[in-house]
Amino acid sequence: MGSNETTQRITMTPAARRVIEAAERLFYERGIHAVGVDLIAAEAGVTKKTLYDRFGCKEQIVVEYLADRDERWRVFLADHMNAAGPTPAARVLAVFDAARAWAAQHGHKGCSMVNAHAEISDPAHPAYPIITGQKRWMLTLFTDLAGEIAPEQAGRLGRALMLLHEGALVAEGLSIFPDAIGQAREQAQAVLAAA
Amino acid sequence: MGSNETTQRITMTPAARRVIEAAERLFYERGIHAVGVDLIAAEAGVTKKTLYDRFGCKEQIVVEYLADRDERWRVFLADHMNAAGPTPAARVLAVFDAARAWAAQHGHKGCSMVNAHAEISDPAHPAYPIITGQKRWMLTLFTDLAGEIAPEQAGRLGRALMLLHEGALVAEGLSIFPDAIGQAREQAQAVLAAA
DNA sequence: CACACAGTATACCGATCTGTATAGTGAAGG
DNA sequence: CCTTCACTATACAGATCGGTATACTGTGTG
Repeated sequence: MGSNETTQRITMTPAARRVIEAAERLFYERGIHAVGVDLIAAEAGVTKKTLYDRFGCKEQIVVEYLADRDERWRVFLADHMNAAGPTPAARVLAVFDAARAWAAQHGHKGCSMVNAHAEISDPAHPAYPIITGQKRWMLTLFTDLAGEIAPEQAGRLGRALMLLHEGALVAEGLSIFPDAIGQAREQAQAVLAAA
Repeated sequence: MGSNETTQRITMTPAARRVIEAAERLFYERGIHAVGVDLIAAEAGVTKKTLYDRFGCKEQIVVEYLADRDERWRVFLADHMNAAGPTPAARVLAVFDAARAWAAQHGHKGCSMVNAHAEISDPAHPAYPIITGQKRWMLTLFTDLAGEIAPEQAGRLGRALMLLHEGALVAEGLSIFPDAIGQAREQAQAVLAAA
């Protein structure tokens, strides 16, 4: 649950966890191609031998990095939505609140999926379905919530919320204006009120 | 006009132009760090000596790549906006039409500025002001147009249009749903109508 | 006890990376 | 005529890349 079923995963030993944690920090901050496996191993306090015993290749570290982020984001989001109660409008706004809290915790460099996509050209890359899978999942989430508010406009409303959300992550990452996610939340509220 | 004034530019000889053209294609498709200067030189039909005589270092190629894209986008956008006439609402919609036409011409991998930002960690990087400069310029454009429609809401409307626009580029790049830019255009129309 | 297994430490491989050096060509311009 | 300059061709340097090899340690379990 959370990660794509067709994606191959690895055994999560303690050393493997430290590798993922180091990779998440480094990949997100500096980019995937800019970070070498030697650095990841050093930052994780793990030898390259161990790293390759667990992951096999760098590509797999990227896969685990994205799958782990995706998984943690969905748990994080579920917590925020549950705390917001059953009202669909409140749950929509909770998504934006979750995004803001997530950015505060994990850094303001935009969406790791979008950033990874910028560096991955091949659609056959094993990380590809994780990236597109998360985005499609988010669209479904928005569309389902929109359907509880205005069933006959679910598609249009869901896509509008998705556009605002993605735009907010980019604007927040590039610091185009202050509190971009909060601004998007306001706009989402207006869109729902109009429907 | 178009590019940042503080950014250092190079002499555009024919060989330099071919380098930029090759770099634009390769950087956008595969990412900046994934593309080496040897490949750029080969694709441009230029020796590495010439490449380094013109640009000095790879970083400068990145700068010219982004500055050139920015410049060409602004011209492209100006053409579309002028063709749309003087009505501010029509000019706003023309931005989305221009974005759609641009994507059709240049490929659907999202915004090159956003993608470049994913690979550039250091804010002191010479390409940084080009990236943020373009986004701030776009926000000003939207805000100014919004000011002609509803002066007292210019800020909020401008930011809303910006969010929709950035979201559209991401959604288009990741193919989350068909014609994301067109959907954003519709949403922009609704936002303007409500104001 | 023996064995599997997660781990350390270190050295190495071939490829590729950014960037430089050397030598020479062809054309424009005072 | 001779300098300047944009360019080709090729070879190379030093670093770093992803990935492998060898040898060993500690620990828990059948």
